[in-house]
Amino acid sequence: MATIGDVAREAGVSRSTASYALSGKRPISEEVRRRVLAAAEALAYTPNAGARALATSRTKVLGLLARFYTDEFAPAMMQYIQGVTDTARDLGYDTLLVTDEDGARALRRITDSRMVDGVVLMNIAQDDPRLPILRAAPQPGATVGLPGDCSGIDVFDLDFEEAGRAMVDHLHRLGHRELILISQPEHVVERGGAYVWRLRDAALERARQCGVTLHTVYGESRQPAVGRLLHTLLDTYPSATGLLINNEAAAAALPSVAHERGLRVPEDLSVIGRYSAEFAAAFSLPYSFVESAPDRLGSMAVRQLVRRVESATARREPFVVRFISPELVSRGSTTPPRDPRPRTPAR
Amino acid sequence: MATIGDVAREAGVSRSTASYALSGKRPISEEVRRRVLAAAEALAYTPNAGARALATSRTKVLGLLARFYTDEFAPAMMQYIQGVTDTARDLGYDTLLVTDEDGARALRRITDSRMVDGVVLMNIAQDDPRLPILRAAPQPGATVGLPGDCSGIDVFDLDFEEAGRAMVDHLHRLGHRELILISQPEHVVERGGAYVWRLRDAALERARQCGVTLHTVYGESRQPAVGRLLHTLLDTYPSATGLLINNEAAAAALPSVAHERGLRVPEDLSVIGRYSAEFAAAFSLPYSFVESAPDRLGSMAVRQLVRRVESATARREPFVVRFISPELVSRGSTTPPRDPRPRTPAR
DNA sequence: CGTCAATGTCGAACCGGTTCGACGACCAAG
DNA sequence: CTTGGTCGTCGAACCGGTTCGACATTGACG
Repeated sequence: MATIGDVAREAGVSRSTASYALSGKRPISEEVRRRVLAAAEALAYTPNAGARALATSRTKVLGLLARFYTDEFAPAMMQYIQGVTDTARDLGYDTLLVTDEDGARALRRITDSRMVDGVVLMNIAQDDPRLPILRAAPQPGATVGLPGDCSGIDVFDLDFEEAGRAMVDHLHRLGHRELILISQPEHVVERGGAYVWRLRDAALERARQCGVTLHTVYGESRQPAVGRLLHTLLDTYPSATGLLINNEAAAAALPSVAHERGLRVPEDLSVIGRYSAEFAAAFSLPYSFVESAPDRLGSMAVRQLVRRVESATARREPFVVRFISPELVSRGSTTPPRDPRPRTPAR
Repeated sequence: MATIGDVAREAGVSRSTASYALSGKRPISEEVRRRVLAAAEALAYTPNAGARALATSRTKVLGLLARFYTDEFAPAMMQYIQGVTDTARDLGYDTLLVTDEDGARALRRITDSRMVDGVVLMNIAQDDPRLPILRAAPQPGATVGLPGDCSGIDVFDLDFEEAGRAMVDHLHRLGHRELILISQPEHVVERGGAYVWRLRDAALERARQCGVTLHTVYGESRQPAVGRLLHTLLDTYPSATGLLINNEAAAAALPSVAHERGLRVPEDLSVIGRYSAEFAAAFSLPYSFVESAPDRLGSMAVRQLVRRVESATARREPFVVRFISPELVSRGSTTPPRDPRPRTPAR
């Protein structure tokens, strides 16, 4: 494999001149530049990543810490990952995917050894053990997901509170007065998945404000449990006219459950989900939904990270906590309830 | 950040002694070893990955080239990836996930720059443009998936031919004489996804041998197209008594299609799928299936790769093409056909 | 007691880049 | 004809590890 020394010799110049000719960091005569480029081309020269990393303290690699939990739907995860890898590549970075069970130790390993220039954390927990390590690390970090303590990192997430309110508002405006919210499984919450209760609590609060009854329940993540749960819910709250779904597996299971019950959407039940357009397409979900934009979030996190990596001034900017506003995509799965109760003014 | 020089000074020894004390590659007195380890501990010393890579020509990183095609089901992909990352970590390696559209160029980049010690290729095409590059690369490579030309690499795949035969045999033995096989979408084939026709052609051949009629058709990868297709198929071949599914999306869609038609499995239709147990669990698919073992395949590829990376003798061993035998997992979705035609001896 | 081998440590070189400071050549201005 | 600045190039040092060869010390053995 050709080194820069080989290129220099081939071009008849010194190693430093070859380096400058290739990087353009100092003026080099047209003639010499040509010779160096030709030599590099001829020898198929590619700089050694380790050597360059050693010399520049830059690896052009970003770490991506993610876990594939079976109770958080896999296809959704893929989209976050793709958002990160695609954007990283656009900006000239490769992605080190780390899925260790012990995320804190893995994070320490890749940051201490200087394998990466920055780190994106996913599957953020309310009290995430990786965050203290990330704050102490010399590399900048960003998260997709909102932790309890956002200091020292850039945070990107869907505005789940607003999503919860938007769902309730939408159905309230149509005249619904009794709704059901099905969330992620309880152990997602136990693991610290704050987005579950952020959406739920905001929805409850808004429901209270507008005099809407909102039944909330933890869901399941798998068939057939989640299908059974849907049946049970619909049996338990027969007067509920709207269903809010913050649980991909439940959304995916609903069509067949509705079919089994002879339940028409939206005539008998209005439905709003919270998932991505890509997910909706894969499962052909015919429901209006709040877009969760996983690819956009991953992309935003990487862009900010790279800004901080590449610019000393950007590195000193205050940390951001950025929420993307939930966009309600209408697919016609909501309508005024069949037998609307008289509109009572809120409160 | 502490370097090995800092550790050496703290321990009052030379850099080389510190290095040997930490690596154990030369005998070091107990006393000195203790001092060095204590110093390393006190300074939270972690070797710089770039420097180590430069000195040893080893990065302890494996490349994983994968693409997330929307027409090959995402959850299945995740399992391959997890098989790779988990096994790599067990063996002391990190994983560089590369999802570039131009896989050949990406592969050249990571191998030429010596970012990785070895490479696992996924989404293998019959005539895969990445393979010539991999063969020319100084690092060993393995694939999950069978390319047309296996020279110079280690290949791991499910025995799709045997899977096709096993499916046909199983139903033939039960007395079925007319079957339908639904494959992946046609553009998976156009992209060079050989596993599609490997399973199909072997199934056709075996069906011919035992006098079974086998209707084959390319599937769709998404709802609702795939659901419509299933309806059409069942309408078109009303006398078919068995359904073979080599298409995750079709398998996932079948329960609701069956429900819509009032079709009972296995009483009215025997069904065998080809997917992973994990996939079956996520979608609660009640069908017997041929296990595709994505995690095992990823794991095997990595193990072989690491063997070659770490041992000069292993590197000289002949390349392997290893198929894992399809295991038929029974879930009771097959039974003799309702109105069995008289058993005609094969041929 | 002298020789030899084993043991433990050190200095120096090397891996392959980048970058700083110096220097010669050239040209314009004083 | 100097002086000064710019341009283009080079040598050397450095990044942070690993590893080779040399050397001093020690103990065993003839």
